[in-house]
Amino acid sequence: MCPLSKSETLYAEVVLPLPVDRTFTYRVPEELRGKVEAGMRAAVPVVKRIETGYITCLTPHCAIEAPKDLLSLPDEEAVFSPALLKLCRWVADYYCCSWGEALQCAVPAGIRLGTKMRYRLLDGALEGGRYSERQKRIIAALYKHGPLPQGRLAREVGGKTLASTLQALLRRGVISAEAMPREGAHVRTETYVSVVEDAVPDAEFLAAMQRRAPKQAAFYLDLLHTNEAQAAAALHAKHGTNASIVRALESKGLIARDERECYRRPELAADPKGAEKHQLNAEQQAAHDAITGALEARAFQTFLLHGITGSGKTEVYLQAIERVLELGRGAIILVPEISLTPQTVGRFFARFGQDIAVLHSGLSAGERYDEWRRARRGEVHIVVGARSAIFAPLPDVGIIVVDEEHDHSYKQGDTPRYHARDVAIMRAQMAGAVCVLGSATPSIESSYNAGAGKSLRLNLRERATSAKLPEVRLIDMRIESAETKGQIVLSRTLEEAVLERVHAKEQVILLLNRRGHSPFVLCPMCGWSAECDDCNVSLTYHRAGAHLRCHYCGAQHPKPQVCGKCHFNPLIYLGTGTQKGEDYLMKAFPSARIERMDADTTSGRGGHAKILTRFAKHEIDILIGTQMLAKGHDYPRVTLVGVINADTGLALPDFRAAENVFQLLTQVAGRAGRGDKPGLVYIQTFRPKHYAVTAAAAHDYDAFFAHEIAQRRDAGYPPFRRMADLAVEDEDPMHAERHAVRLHHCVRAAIDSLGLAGVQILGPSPATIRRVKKQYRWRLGLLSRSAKRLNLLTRHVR
DNA sequence: AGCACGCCGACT
DNA sequence: GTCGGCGTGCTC
Repeated sequence: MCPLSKSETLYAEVVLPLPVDRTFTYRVPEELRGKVEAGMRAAVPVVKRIETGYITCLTPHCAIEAPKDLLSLPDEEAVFSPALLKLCRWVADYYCCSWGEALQCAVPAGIRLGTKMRYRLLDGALEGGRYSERQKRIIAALYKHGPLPQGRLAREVGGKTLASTLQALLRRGVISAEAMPREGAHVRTETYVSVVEDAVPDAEFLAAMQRRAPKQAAFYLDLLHTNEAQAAAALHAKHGTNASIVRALESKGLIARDERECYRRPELAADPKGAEKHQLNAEQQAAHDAITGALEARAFQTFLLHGITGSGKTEVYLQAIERVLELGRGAIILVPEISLTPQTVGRFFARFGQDIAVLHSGLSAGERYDEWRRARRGEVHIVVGARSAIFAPLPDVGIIVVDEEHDHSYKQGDTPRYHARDVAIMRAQMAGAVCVLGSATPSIESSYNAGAGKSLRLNLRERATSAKLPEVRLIDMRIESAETKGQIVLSRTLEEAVLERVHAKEQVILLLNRRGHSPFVLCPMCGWSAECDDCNVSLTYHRAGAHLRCHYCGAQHPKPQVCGKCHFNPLIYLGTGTQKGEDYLMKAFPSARIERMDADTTSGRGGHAKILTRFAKHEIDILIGTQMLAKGHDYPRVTLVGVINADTGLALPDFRAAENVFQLLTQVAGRAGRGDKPGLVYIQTFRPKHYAVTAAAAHDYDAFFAHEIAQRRDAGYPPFRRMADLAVEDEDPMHAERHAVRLHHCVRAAIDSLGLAGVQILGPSPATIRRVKKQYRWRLGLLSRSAKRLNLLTRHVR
């Protein structure tokens, strides 16, 4: 870097976390000149606010007339390496957002800076003049409590039109606004104490101290004998003292105190299965050799590790990572949602110990910040985390593993709507690293890419232990429910099988992919059904608390006693969720220990782990729950898996519906028979002939893939064409439709003006769920054979 | 995203 | 005549 001469002014190009994809130039003030570098965060003024910007580069040139100054630099060091800046630039281009938005999502949520506006009543404001009711309430609140932040005012007068009311008062000069920087997570420090060498007293003094202040003396002597600085908290714990001892000794000049930075570490439970290195079988060895070959060549390469459930994919990852560490590089391991798979994380922890940082939503803001900083500083070489860990600031990544690569939690729902698997491949390519996509049920896209030579397929067709894949039997519910006339939870066959396992002291997993008690509450008289006021969906009855709940917006209503239209009672509770399933099981198997696992029973911190640990200790006989049960858990005593509703997913209007059902069935079936005893799986289905169901029952991925890929080809869906989904939302239904139509025109015009023949437009059409959280939703789909053209179009339309 | 500017309907 | 609704445009 060439040093700038002192007289030269320095400017920073800054991007902001706003939907504006360009840089802004700020002047670097004198006092920040020695500290500033590209990749740093900076607090910058934007209109009247303060925003966190990201410095993309420094330059002696300035193209605008009156640049503002950078306000401050919240960190000592850059938060983004040039490589991560570049990766986020790609994310912004590919997923159609600004560079600033992409960078914003790459730093841990807790550290984001913000501005809090604080409002103050100005002197003389109470002179005459008319104020609206809302204005009067704001003035009254400010008069009573002094300056208040916006959040507090919102509570005082209701948030609906707060902003405009405040603007009106600001214009009239009644109140003033000031921007308060709001710091996110910060560095934690710990007090250390040490003996002041020059002031060590003689024996006589110490003897006197032992008589008069025995606790101080013990504390001091301990410190004197260890002969190095100690954490005060540890000494307090040992001696039963508190901070007053430190103050007393400090005032006598005997000890000195200093603050040292420390890390908040999340607790990790090592899984003993991970501790020892396993001998690889032939297939694992072949996969290992292929991966290490690429690692040693330091060449970018993507592998699709297609291994059946229980085939030992994790051991392949572990040994590949060992090699990466030997080569002096780092590793990122993505897992779908860490709280669901504590076992996987536990195995990494057992093998690599303190060389790991974990990053996921279950951590506190402080923990996440500290884990992220340990990675950034190169203090760890391995990062294990959920989706956003793909942006982990490891200096030199040699391998990126995407475990369960088919999982949908890798796709982010809001801006930037990135897919962590695709970002992983791009990051690996930029870093000259290896990317390993692992799954028992690879996504159609990944399988197709392997077939097309974009990645290398590695197969693990056998379970690593002697265990065999379970036998899967289909139960035709059309016959079963005709016999029993009406809705049933368990068919007789499945019920008998469960009973058998309970008697044999074996464990059972039952999948019922719907939470709550009953998904419909109906009036048998007039056909009325309970629906959400704000969403176009039926309300689900929840037994706990006896209320109806909307699964889209979370609204709750008390359980209705009579029909909302004709006041008839009783109402009927149609359909089966996990709560009804649990009730049924408790009646049917009164001696069994039954537990339910769904979003409602696992809400607290470590909620999943609690239930899974008890299941592992066999304190639970039957576990019933939603798809979170299907994730990569390994419980050898599970010999029976039952799928209560296999095909509700097949009815969804989504071109990936069959794929999703096949994946779910295969994954949950894989929970059975992992120990010595063979496993058995029953799938209750109304569509026993559907290829997603039959292929899952036969453990035949290839058959499923062949069928599905043919359908995709015929319909022109991905991976044969690329797809982009444009969404329009508005509270007003007419508005929403009008905007959707306008968007359609806009896209049409763009296609014509850019000469993008061959881009097909689907819609506009109302979204499947026409209204969510008061918003009417419309969709516009774009399909194109060329990803580049599609990208050009979406960027232009934006 | 916020927030100001600017242009049209309902009230003192 | 003004207050205040929301469409349009800009942010160094």
